[in-house]
Amino acid sequence: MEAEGLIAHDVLAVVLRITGTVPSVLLWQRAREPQDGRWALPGGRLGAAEDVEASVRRHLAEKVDLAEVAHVEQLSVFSDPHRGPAPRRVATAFVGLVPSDADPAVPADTAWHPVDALPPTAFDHGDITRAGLERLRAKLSYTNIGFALAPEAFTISELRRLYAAALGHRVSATNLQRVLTRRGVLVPTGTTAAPGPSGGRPAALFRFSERALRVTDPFATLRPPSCDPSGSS
Amino acid sequence: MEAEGLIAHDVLAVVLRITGTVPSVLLWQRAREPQDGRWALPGGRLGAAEDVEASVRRHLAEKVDLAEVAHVEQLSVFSDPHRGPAPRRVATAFVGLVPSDADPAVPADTAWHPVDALPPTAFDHGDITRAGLERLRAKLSYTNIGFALAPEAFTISELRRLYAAALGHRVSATNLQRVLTRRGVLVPTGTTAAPGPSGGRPAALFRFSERALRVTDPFATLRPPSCDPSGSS
DNA sequence: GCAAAAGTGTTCCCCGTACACCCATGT
DNA sequence: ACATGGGTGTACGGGGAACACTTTTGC
Repeated sequence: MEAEGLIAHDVLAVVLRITGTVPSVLLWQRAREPQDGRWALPGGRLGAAEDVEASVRRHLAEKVDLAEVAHVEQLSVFSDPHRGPAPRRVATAFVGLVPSDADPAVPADTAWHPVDALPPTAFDHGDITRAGLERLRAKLSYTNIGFALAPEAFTISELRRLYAAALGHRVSATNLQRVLTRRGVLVPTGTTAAPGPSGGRPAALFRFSERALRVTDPFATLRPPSCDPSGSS
Repeated sequence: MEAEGLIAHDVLAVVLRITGTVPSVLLWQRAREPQDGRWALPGGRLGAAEDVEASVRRHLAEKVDLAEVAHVEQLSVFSDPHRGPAPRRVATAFVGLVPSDADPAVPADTAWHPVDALPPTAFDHGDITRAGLERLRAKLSYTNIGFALAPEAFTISELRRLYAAALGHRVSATNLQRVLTRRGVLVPTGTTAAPGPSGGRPAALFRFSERALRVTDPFATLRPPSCDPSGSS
C-alpha cells in the first residue's frame, strides 16, 4: 500500500476541560470527505524537524491558545491498519488539559463536547477520547494533575466540583482538602472569596504549590524498607 | 527530508527477564553500519497490514520463542528527529516480560544483559531500556504483573527474589505473601517443593490466579463513596 | 435569630509494615 | 538435638472515609 513501507504519521490531541459538572473534549467538525460532517480531534501531520510532542503543540495552536493548555502528555499510539480509509495512517495521541476558568477562543468549526454525549466522531476518535479521560481519572488519584484543571486560585468547593466532574462520582470537600494539603500540593493564598448572594461563610482561596506534574502518592505497596534503601537480597 | 512527509515507523521491544538478582534485557549486536558492534533492542519496520503490537510480536519472534513472552504492553513513542541518523525514524517501544524459568533459545548475535550494566547501546536504546524498567517497577506495585516474571508455580522465596531483583530493593517474603494473597492474585497449588540439601521446611508452591494484567490496587485515594456510586454532585 | 455555605475535629477502619514466634525437614 | 529455611500471629502506625460540630456570612 505505502511506497517502501513509509507511513504518514499523525498526532492527535484529546484536549479536556471541565464544563459545568462534566468533562468535555475539544472537537472540530470536518467539512470534507472522508467523514464529512463528523467531529474529529485536533491534530495533523508530524513534521520533519519536530518530535511528536512539539508537533501536537504546533497543531493545537491552530485551535486554541496554547498558553491555556496547562498540561500535555503522551497517551498511546493508534495504528490499526483499518482505523481509517487508505492510505494508512498511524497516530500518536496526547492528552491536553485546560483549566476550567479559561475559555479560549476557538475557530467557528470547533467546539467543546461533553465526553459522555459525543456527537458522531470521525474514525476512532471516540475511542481515543475515552482513553484520554481514563488517563486523567487515573492520574487524579495519585498525582497533582488537578493543577491543570483548576484556575490559578480557587475555593475548595470549586475544586471539589472539578474533581467530581472529572471522576464521575461524588467527592467530599472535607477529605479532598485534607488529602491534598497533607501531600503538600495545596497551599492557602491567604485571601478569601466573597460569599454568594444567599450568604454563607466566605471561602478561603487556595492554589496548587506546583503547576507541573508530580507523582504525589508513591504507591502504597511494596515500597522499599523504611531504612537502608540499598541492597537487593 | 522525507518524501511528502512519509516516515519510516519502527517498533522496538524492551524484553525484560530476571536473571539471578538483577533484571536483564534482550539485546542483539549490530553487525553493520550504522552503529556497527553496538547492542540494539529487537524490532523492525512496521508492516502494511499490522498494528504496532502485532508488528512487535512478529519481529520479536525472530529473536525468541513468543510463547515464552508472558506479557507485552505499549511503552511510549520515541520521535526525536535526531534520535538516529537520517533518514528520520519514529519508533513505538514496547515492554515484554519473560518468566525467569524460561530460558529461550536466542540467535548467536543475541544475549541478555543486566540493565544496570548495559554494553554500548545503539541510538537511544539505552534510554528506552531504562524507561521500560521503570514501567515494570511502577506496575509491580499496583498490578498483578508479577505473573509475567514468575514460573507457573513457585515458592514465596522465589517470588521474593524476583520482586527484589526487579524493584532493586529488599522485599519481605512475609508481607509479599500477605499483600498478594489479600488481593487475590496469589493462590496455593496445594503442593510443596522439596527442601534444599541443608534441610528446612518444604516450601508451599503458589501460582498467580490470573495470567493477564489486572490492576489490583484501585488507587488508595479519591475512590468513589462506599455506596451509591452514581451522581456527581 | 435563622438559613446557608465553609471549615475543623474526631472516630473508625483498612491495610501495609515490622518482628517475634512456631513449623517441618535434613543431618 | 539442632541448624536451616518456611510460614503465621500480632501489634503498630499512617492515612483515607465518614460525620458531627463549629464558624462566618446574608437576610
